[in-house]
Amino acid sequence: MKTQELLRDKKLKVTPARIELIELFKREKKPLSYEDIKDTINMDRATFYRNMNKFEEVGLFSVFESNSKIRFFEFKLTPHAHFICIECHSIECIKSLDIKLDGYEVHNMTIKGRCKNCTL
Amino acid sequence: MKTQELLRDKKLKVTPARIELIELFKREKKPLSYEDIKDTINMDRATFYRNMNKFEEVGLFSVFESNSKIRFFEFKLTPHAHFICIECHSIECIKSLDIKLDGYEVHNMTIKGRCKNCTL
DNA sequence: AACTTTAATGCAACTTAGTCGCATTAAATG
DNA sequence: CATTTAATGCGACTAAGTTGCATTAAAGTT
Ligand SMILES: [Mn+2]
Ligand SMILES: [Mn+2]
Ligand SMILES: [Zn+2]
Ligand SMILES: [Zn+2]
Repeated sequence: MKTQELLRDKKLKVTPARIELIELFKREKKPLSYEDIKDTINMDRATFYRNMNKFEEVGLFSVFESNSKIRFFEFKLTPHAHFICIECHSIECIKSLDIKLDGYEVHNMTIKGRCKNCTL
Repeated sequence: MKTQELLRDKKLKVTPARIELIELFKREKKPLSYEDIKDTINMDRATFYRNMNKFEEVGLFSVFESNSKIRFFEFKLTPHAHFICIECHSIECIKSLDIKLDGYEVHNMTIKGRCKNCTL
């Protein structure tokens, strides 16, 4: 779906900052933090966070916290889990798990542990 | 296992603060934040966090971040997932899921979404 | 039991991801 | 184009968690 439609659909104003963010995350296809992209984006920190919070609210993005209080954002295509390594701090998308919980509305899931490289 | 043994086993010094923390979390049997217990424990904030970090390192506790950067600690009996509601912010232990990932060492898991009460 | 080593504690200062207030600017609607 | 309403930038702020340092208390040793 086109970025502008996406925004109109959610009744959000179409602004350069929002287009920039959505296009960037559509391209990257992986979770990124503010720190990761602050030098490549063209907007204030507050604008970044305000927009990402809104994107999460309306369901365009999923958000999760890594080890140590850093927030990661990902454009929501197909819902899937994320594995966060406590050793090397890498984050992997885990598409093989399909989590269902009766009665609950599952938005996203994170698994913490040691990744393949770090479980020697 | 007795608290003192538990500590000796992990080669941690047996101190009043550590005993207090472990006994408290053994009793409560659920994830708690510093905020939750600061008024009932008898130690400095720094001591609390230093000990909890150590407890996680040695595998006595599992730790996860809720919505919004607050860290929750739980005495590790049987590993299980936690459901965090984005609406009412409640945290539920989900014992029915048993997550295995080949090659990975899974420590803990959090699921975000709407809980039974909040999915009207 | 005293002696020594090493790690734990309290306190205050610090760090830092994220938020907020406010004045300014720019979308949307007609 | 005029009006309304929401988004932006900026700086100040918040608060969870950390760190440095002097002090105290475990644990091991004589
Ligand atoms: Mn992913
Ligand atoms: Mn639990
Ligand atoms: Zn790893
Ligand atoms: Zn709920």
